[in-house]
Amino acid sequence: MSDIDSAEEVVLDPEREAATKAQVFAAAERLFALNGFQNVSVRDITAEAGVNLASVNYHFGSKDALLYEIFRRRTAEMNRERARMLHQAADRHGGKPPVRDILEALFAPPLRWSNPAHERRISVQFIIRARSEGTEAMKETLRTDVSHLKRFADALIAALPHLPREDIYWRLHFALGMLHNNRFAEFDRLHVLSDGATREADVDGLLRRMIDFAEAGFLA
Amino acid sequence: MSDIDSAEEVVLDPEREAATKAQVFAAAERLFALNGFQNVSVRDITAEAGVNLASVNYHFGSKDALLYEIFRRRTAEMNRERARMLHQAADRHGGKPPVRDILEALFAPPLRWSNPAHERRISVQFIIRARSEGTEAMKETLRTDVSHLKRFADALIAALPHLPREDIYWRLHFALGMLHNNRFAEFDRLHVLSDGATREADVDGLLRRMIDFAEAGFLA
DNA sequence: TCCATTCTCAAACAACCGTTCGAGAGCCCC
DNA sequence: GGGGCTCTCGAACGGTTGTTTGAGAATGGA
Repeated sequence: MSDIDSAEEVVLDPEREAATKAQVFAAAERLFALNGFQNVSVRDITAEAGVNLASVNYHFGSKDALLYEIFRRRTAEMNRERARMLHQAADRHGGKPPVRDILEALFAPPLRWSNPAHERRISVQFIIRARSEGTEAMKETLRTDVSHLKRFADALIAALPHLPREDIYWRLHFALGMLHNNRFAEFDRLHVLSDGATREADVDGLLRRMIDFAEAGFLA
Repeated sequence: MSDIDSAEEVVLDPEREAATKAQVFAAAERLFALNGFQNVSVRDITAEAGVNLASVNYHFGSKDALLYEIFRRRTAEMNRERARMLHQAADRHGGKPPVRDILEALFAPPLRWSNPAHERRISVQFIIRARSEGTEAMKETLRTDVSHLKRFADALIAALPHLPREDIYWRLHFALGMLHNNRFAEFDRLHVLSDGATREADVDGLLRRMIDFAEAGFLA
């Protein structure tokens, strides 16, 4: 093939085979995060990615399998980052971090990644959507794969030895509720409610507010 | 038409005209609450209600209009009950109820209605779903119609005069997050996490736990 | 009794969905 | 240079979706 032809139309380079799959993955994550799972068709994804319609089924098997692969990869990354911060907090405090540091390890990764300037902003939106709109397979995973949450529950039990375990689990549930409710629509409501007095959410300020509230709840 | 024929097949009584609309409404609410908004077709609804397929469009205009009417009626009922409890709390405390009573007025109606024995259990599930899976029209309503929340914000401002209003709004946002996260799937996760040690949720115990946690957060 | 209104019903419509198929292009290795 | 493998592409398939249509039954008032 001559140079002239290759200049007119993109030819397949060695990376292209993997490139198509990666482009489908990225386009799907972006569209799902923005418009919801049910409102995005396979045709939307392939059009956005600039690839053929059959690519989704060829590379991922099915639309649901593609959704699940995005979900699994992104939640794994999030859990890894949380575990890393919890581990660092344990190192700082001789293996027994206080409630405040545990909550920071739980809240900070999703909040920091939600920053408009952060590249993983889309991934956080995707994960949030998966919690409510996800396939039954996703919800089943969220329901039964709690090993990563167990680390946080154990750390809280060590930090609050006087508190019954049942209380710890419930309060962890409440803290996660505070976090998962942070959608964009809810921020708008807050803005309307305060007649515009509430600033646009800077994530570090929000993180501090959430930790303050949840810490008091755990120490009650 | 003879008596024999009318015994074989149900004839139209005077109430029947309204009955069809009510049956569609009830069947739609039940199916949407159980299976999600996108996973229920008009055919599912009319089959469950035992009416003709065209009934939905005839009585409600469209599927989305039916959804929105259920949403509007149920949220209005919920808001009314919350306002009633807040009003009662104000009467008990000379017009200035403490944080604890305000939180109870906010949490108790949806929690009590979630009780398996309560007839409005389905309605609560529907409302919860509307918050995440709802039409854009529903979310717009949730976003802009905050008049009912303003009553609670004002009561909290009166109860916590030393706290900046911006903090009040944020902490109200957190408290609502705790509440809205109470889905059935999340309860399952809690159960798995605690190795079955956590009892089945009795709503009064859960209500007390939530108020304890949120009250401490507000008083922090 | 007759007309107008309201409602039900079976059938069809057009659009969109996820998935599959067969042909063919490009590539590597023998 | 030829066979095998991977991947892309346009086209089509079967199914489901929300909505519309036109005819007919039942009802209430004149």
